[in-house]
Amino acid sequence: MSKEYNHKQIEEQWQQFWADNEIYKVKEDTSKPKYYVLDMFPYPSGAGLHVGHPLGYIASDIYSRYKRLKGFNVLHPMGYDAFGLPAEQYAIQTGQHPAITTDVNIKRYREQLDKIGFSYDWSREVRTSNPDYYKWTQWIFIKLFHSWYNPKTDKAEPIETLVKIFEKKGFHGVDDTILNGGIEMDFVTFSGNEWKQFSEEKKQKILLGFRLAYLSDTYVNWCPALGTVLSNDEIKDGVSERGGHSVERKLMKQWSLKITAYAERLLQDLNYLDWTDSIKEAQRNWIGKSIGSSIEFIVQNSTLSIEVFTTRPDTIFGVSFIAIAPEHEMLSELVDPDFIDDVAAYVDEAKNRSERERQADVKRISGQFTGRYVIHPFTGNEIPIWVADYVLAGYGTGAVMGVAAHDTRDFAFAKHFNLPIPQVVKPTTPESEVETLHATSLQEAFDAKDGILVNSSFLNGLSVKDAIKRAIEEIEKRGIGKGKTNYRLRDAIFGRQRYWGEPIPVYYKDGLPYTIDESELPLILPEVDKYLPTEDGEPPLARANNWKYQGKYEYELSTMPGWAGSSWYFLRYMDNKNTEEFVGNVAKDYWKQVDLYIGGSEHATGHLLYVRFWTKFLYDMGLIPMKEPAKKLINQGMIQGLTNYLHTGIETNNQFEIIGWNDNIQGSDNELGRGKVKIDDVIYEISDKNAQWLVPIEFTDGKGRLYKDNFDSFISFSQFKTNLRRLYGNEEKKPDRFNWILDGERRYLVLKQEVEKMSKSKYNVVTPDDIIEEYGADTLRLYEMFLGPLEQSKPWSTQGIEGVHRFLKKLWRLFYNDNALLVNSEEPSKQELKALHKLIKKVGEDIENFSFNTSVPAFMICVNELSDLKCNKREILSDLLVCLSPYAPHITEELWQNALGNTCSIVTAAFPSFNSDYLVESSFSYPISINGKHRENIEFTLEANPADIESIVLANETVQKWLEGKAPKKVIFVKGKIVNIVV
RNA sequence: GCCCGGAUGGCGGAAUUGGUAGACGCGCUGGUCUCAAACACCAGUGAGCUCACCCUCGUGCCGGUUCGACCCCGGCUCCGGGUACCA
Repeated sequence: MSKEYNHKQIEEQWQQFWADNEIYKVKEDTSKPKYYVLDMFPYPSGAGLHVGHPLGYIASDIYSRYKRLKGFNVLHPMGYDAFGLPAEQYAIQTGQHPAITTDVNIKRYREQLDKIGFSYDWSREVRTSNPDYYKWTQWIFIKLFHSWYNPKTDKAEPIETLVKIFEKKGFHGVDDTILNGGIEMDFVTFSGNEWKQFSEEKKQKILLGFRLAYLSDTYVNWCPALGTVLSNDEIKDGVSERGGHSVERKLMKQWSLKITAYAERLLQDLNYLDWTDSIKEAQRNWIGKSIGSSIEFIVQNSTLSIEVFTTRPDTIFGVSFIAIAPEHEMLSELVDPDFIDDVAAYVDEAKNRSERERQADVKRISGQFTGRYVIHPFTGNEIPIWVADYVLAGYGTGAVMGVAAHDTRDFAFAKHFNLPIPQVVKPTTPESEVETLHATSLQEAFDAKDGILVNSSFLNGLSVKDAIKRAIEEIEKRGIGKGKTNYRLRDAIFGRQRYWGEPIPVYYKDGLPYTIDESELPLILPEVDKYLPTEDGEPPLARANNWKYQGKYEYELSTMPGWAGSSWYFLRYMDNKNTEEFVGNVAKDYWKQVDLYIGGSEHATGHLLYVRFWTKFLYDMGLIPMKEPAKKLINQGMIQGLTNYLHTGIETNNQFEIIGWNDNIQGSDNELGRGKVKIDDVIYEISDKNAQWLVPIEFTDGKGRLYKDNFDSFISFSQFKTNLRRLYGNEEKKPDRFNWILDGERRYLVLKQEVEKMSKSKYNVVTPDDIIEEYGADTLRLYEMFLGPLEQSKPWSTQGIEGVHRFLKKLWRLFYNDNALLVNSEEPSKQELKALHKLIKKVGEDIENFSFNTSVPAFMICVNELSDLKCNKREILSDLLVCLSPYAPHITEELWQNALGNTCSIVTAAFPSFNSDYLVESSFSYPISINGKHRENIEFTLEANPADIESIVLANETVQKWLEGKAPKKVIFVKGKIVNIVV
């Protein structure tokens, strides 16, 4: 039994042991309380895991192991979100089937995950690209298709209940609907009898508009480079999140899911979730509820009217123009003949401006007068109608009433086009400069809701709040509008014109979509010769040979988006082998919802909203017993990478001229030749994050690279910190990247470090494998926790990892010394028990509070104390190992079984119970403060009488000195805390 | 612009939530062991001063509440993240 701490051998051995003995396998077991810990679904990318990924996994693993030790039956599964764009892009480039790429990537992920020693029950693994899995994704889609949202019962119902309503009462327009998202549909009204007379085709067309999964013409985010549409949350900064390609607006027939029907419930139920405030806030903003009113404006000399939505109906008397979106459906009807050309030109221009240009250019004001007017419903005045691209077609009614004085954008628009800016709200703030009602003097719009209405007929003198109420009353009384709530949330576009996704289980008959029968699921993704669109621009599935329903009907050719499979995966883990149901009753009634969900905040408005939506839908259908997927949610911070930027250059005329880079400097991304450097080629342990250095070229290898060896000599050469000061004059001032003052005629290399997201393209990726190779998984696990609070983002640095590794070696030495086993069965001393129970208390509290970082020092302190006490006692060490085992499962398992001689796994142990008796102190060393400043410490028993303490403290030499003979004004005594003397 | 976070030694970060600021680790300095290294161990390490004592200053800045403030309140500055013509 040779015994040195050999992390490699130990970790491999126990990982094998756990796997062989299925230690982490869980079953539904009603004799124990359940606990469900879920990690966010990883997409298995080709790059593998970097050190940032496991941060959350380690935390959840610690929590799972802890809960298990506490007697819970813990479900802790892992799987793969295996459909997705990168594998398909790779397939397009190489011709390799995305399934193969995905498989290879998953293997690599699995190897990496295994090496970290996670306690996943791998028998429950799911892959969204597996037909056994996507069969049920398709099944849920079919359920969505055959459902509608009943606003009366406020839940989803089978479409048959809608048909019954139509048969009985017909349909009477918008009042009956819950259509409130980006998709507005025109429905004719009809009676029950008329409905019965309608042809099947007409009935289906009408029903389609009400289904939760529906097909409609809608403006979508079309990404030409990816050849697909994208949903709003897949676009960041106006470009595609994957790949950064430009996106344009396009009208297309698309599958959508009616998430907007759930807007209010998604919003309200946030209040009952134990999620971080930032995520809840992000969801609230994304849902974007605003309460206001619709108002109808009659178009002069016509039967048309324009409906607007406003949150400020109180400002109705301040309307000086109406602005409608370029895509507004009524536009063509209401343009004055003299203006047709101008309007057409404007609309054309506005439509062709890409989404990105629009966003990059929000300050540009543009618009076009239509030549027509509406009549103000209260004053009868003429109000001009404009087309303006600051009005969004998809929000509200696609038209706004322009209240120039009280809305920033309306104000800017009015100013630009010299429209009147009538003021109707007077600020209540006394020192206001906006006293005057002359519009020309207004410098900016007064948007605030604290003010008094003026120039507004029956609203005069009312506060904004009261005026809003009053205005809605009046608007409703006159039948020109009504109080209305709008949501920013849009329906989710559900089709992707791509290959690598779940086929939508729909075929077309007479141009109408029908779902295939549930018994025919799964609809298998067919093979295709190429993963590209066809020549006529059809999605890749059009390439599949003889792929027709019943040999004659066309299948839907688009596939589901990446988030389809991830919207319900937490359910499948409960019962992943079930071939009869998406999840069986026993499993779902036992596991219910996720108790703890750990993942990145980047999913705040995408995945986390969709999974809540699907959960609510499945609940409405009576298919699952819970309304929310996850009770508690924690976001782990991002571990960023340090990127080294290198520039070679030469000084000419006091300018630093970049003369180029070489093949190790990748991806120049601007004209100045900013390049990125492969991280292994240069030193990266540089402590000053913001520092930039000029490195004489002789320290490089002649190819622009600065190696470790040379870096050391460079540092001793230049004493770079002094150098830095000399170059900038003053180190407080951070220079711009290219603004250099150089001396001499030498060639230099500029090195700069930046903290950025870890990514392959930035050459700043650190993988867990390297760390595990050198220090072991236990060290990695402890170190990732030791880095700081879980939620905080931080750059990866290995500074300090040695300390954690040393701690494990020190722990080892409590058990072994030069191959000799030191463990004995002596009775523990009071001090030893105290050290142990301090730890038990701390670790338990820390884990319950998800404060994993603070446990690590507690372990260190405990081991330090036990080392100082030369404690090798079984009773103490045994509990210590169990406490530590969630963090460092391998070393503790090794010592548990081989040093302590246990025959069962430490995983099956029980977390030691904390006994406060061991921590009871009989005395306390009171800090003695004079005027709040700590001056002295005096030890007293805790039972000591405050009066006695006071007299002893006042007699103390140090205290006497500070009193300078004066009597203290006041003495504050807090038992067990402090004594403060006020002089 | 708006919405969330955050700011503590040379570095990562602690501080029982109003009670001894800087735990623990890294780094650094000195020492022990060694032929030497590695490992390990011991001591010191916020800044300043007339440097082991003493004292002064010290948790981004300004002000307030309090016997007492990293913590609470008011007003800023900077950094990170999210989001944006949403009427």
